[in-house]
Amino acid sequence: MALQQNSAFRSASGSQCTSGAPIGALDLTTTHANLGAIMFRIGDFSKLTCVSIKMLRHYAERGLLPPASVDRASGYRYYTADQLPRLNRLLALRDLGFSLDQIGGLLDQPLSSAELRGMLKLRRAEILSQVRLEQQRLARVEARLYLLDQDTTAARYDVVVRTVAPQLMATLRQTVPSLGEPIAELFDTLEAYAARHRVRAPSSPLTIFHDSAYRETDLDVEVAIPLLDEAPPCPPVILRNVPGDTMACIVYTGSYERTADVLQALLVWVAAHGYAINGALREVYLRFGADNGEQLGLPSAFLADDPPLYVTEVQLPVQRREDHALPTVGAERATSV
Amino acid sequence: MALQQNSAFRSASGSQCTSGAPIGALDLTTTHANLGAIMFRIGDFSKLTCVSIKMLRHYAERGLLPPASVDRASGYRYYTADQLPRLNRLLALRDLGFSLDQIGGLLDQPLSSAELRGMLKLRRAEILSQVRLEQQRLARVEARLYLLDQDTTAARYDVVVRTVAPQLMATLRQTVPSLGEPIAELFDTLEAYAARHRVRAPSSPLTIFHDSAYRETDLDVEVAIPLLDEAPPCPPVILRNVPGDTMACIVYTGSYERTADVLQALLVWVAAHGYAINGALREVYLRFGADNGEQLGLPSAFLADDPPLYVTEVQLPVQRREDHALPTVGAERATSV
DNA sequence: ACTTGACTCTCCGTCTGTGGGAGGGTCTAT
DNA sequence: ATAGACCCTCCCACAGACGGAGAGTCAAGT
Repeated sequence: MALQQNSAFRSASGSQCTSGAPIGALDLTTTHANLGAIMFRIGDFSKLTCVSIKMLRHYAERGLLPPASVDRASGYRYYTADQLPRLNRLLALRDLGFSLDQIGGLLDQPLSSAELRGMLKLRRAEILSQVRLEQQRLARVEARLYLLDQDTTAARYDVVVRTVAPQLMATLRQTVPSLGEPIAELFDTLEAYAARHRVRAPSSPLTIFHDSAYRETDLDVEVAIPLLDEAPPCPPVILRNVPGDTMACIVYTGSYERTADVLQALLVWVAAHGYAINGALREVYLRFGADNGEQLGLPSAFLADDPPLYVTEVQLPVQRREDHALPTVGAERATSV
Repeated sequence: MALQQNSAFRSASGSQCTSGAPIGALDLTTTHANLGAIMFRIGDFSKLTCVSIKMLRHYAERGLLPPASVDRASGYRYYTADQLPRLNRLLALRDLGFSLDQIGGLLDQPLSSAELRGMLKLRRAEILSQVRLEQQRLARVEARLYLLDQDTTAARYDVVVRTVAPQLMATLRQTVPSLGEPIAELFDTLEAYAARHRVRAPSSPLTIFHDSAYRETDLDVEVAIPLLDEAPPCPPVILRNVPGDTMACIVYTGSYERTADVLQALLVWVAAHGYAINGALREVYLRFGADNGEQLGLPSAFLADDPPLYVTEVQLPVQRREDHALPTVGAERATSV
């Protein structure tokens, strides 16, 4: 049954794959003695379908599109035209974003439109949430570009939004004339208290600024150190569970003079990213000076000798604003707030 | 310099990672004799930053965040608080969707806002195009759901959109009273012509339906077979380069009675997916009956004995409609068209 | 029958970011 | 000394594509 092929059928095949069924030059001279019907070799089938040979083999391996026949001796895969509907179904499902495993399930079911409908609805939800995520990311990029264009100092800091866990703390709240020495004294009191009762947790002390607006004198501050356990109260020391919250955070290195700058950056960032302020500012001392730190048993990971080595994190509780407009996808340049 | 650690500093650490700087229970009892400053072990740093140990190691390996110090003997990584800004920058860039390689470039540059701006604009374009792709995919899912809900026959076929390459062909155009025998005769003429000149290309013959509306009698058809080369003209045979086009395709198995059904499905699909018809319908015979096929030297991959084994592809040239509304992302159920 | 050249086979690696697990050292408090 | 928490390195997995090496196959032409 071998065909006497006309020599003109030999091809000078171009390999651009914008071709569909009427391919210019398939090499169909293949005859295969073992088979009743003559079939496509993988290369021809690849050209016919615009699916790469690699992928056809991959789909065969996964059981998604087993060749109509495989030569036992040579391993050659042979395909027939009536595999095209199955392949097209595979491609259609792939275009909808299904994984190959899912496609496997859907291909082998008899049409079962109920199941397909379920999968499609699931798929729709997944795509939707992914689109939303990407749009939020797009909004962040836009915001960063905006801040960079404004040449604000904000662009020099990197803001991380984190959820901070609640923490039992010993605190002292007081209105102090200024930052600096008065606050250091409050911390000394707290550390002494915690050391006495051996309840100091090995993490950073912090200050909570209760003033709703920024000010440099007569500040309503609450200084706090984390505790491991309850301890006997000792007025004016307060024991309270400082609540956790979603915080926009900036970490900076150096002396505290930069705090105002950092706060400013944080405020600008928060505005540009569609957040609203949701609580009192905190200043966490990740590395700080404490003359008597070692006597008090503070882990020296938190201690530094010189102000330039201080490491401080400014945390601002935030909440997503509902009304923040996402940039329109169609807009060429959606400058966000 | 080793600290006498208070035993209360030993932790009963919870491992939930919603914690930020004021972590409940870091184990900071680590002392490290070789180092002037005491640092965080990787676990503590991980809890401090909410970045998994695996990732910290990964970033160290990639050179993105080398630990401040690595113990030569034990291999332990030690981090310091002043690495936090760098890590935060890394996290911020990661949140914008940059790859780790890109982040490596951006981290090591001194701020160079010009370059950052360029990268951000690139990133913006990438995200935008990805969002668009996902939205188109979403539209396809919606359309498929819609067709399924309508319980149209269209849902039983799988449509693939392909770009078909232009192809030199020999054709005969004629108004025939009906499909079937008259068309077969036209093909016989063409095949005989091509065989005579030995220019038959080994791919499928096809029919082009030039009527703009569907009809069953007096059809204006053009039958065509692909050629490898020019050949002497022989009226009424026409040699022409049949142009390529973007085609919506359905492949079906069985006799030609299903063609009308398939065409209907194609039309419905095209409408639901926001395409417009852009040319004449084609019917490609991927496997068909030809009594004299072998005498003519046709590759038998294209031949079948029985109509139920025929394989046919219906192709409809299409073009994206501009006015097709993408489903709104915000809408809970954006039923398309 | 042999050569030639196109075609195909299998096996392996690559990319990306994250995480799981095995098997074995390290550190600190008891 | 020992328990127990901690850390190390090395390997594997995911998903879906692609590239390449080295060897075998097929059909036409000599």
